[in-house]
Amino acid sequence: MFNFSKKLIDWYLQNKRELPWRKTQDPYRIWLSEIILQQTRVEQGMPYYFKFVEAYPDIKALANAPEDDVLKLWQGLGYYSRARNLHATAKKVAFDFNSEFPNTYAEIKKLKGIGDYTASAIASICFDEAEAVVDGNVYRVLSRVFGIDTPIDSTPGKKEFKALAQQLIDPKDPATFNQAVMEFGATQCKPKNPYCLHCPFQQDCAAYASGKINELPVKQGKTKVRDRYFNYLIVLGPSGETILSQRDKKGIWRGLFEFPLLETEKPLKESRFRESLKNLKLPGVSSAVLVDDLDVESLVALTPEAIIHKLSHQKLHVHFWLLKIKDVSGLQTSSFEVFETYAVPRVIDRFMEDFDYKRYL
DNA sequence: AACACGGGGTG
DNA sequence: CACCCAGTGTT
Repeated sequence: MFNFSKKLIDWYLQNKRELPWRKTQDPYRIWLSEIILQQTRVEQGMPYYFKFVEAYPDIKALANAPEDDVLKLWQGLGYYSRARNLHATAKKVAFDFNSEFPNTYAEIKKLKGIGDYTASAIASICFDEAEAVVDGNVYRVLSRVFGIDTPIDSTPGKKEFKALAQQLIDPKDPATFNQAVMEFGATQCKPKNPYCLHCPFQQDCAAYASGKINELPVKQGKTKVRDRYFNYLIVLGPSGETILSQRDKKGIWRGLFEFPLLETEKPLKESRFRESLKNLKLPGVSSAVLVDDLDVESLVALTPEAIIHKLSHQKLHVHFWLLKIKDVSGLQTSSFEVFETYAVPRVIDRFMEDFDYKRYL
């Protein structure tokens, strides 16, 4: 058997990118970077890493921030439970552990938002613990080089790849080994058009030998996408007041803010919109208020064509409506200026970029 | 074991 | 359009 670890680390030392979190072993910064990079490309996550380090230089600063501020800084990055768990774990470490980040794989993995991958990354990079990381890159590299076609999203597959990585890891330098596999997968052994022609493993690679580079890794999962129809109602009072709500319970965008939402099973014809509003409840000061009870001045369709917003497993058809009313008494309103300081879904943020409520006053 | 959870890049 | 990205938590 060829020396996988040595070849890999040699390649890494020659080809690695300079990344901001590669200059430190500070657990706070490594942890922060790893959470940001979950299911997120380096280029997409980088600006957020800089924003967070600047706003919250240490874990105490993060722990003492209001959750809404953390969400606002996370806005646009997606998978918002990462931000909520990040904040919860910062409080845990700051207040329960006296700001001392746990220093073993087992203890790190107990923290919210940290699974096998992230615990391994932090333990190896910060504390030199020989725990192998297995992320999408590792699956791809190992499945190809060793010709493994066990589905990576199956339980046996996860066990098999973790065991193999654990067997391959260099116990003398686990941090470099782990980062090397991932870097190799990200920039050399890419999903499409990998650079096989000048690959250090060309002579060793099972998939290259059998012409199965494009068949590996094997994934069985099939994510089905469902259609949803969102109608956002921008209620506008005489002085520029509007109504907001914060998403809670389960589902997408938990914790983010939005306008009152009417969701329907099927696309809603514009001609039928007014009557379908009858049962929509708006947050009132004492109790909920029905749209039907308001003194409506006008109703404007702001988006004749639905805005299509795609998530990994949902396709949203989004319309925005403007409902001008003459009297906001009894309603819970806030200003658009305040709204700007809250975290909102990307689709709303994008809409607000070229929507000026003052035009409608 | 299967599914939910965002948003953006790539071919 | 399908697939993927320095995955985790819930059911």
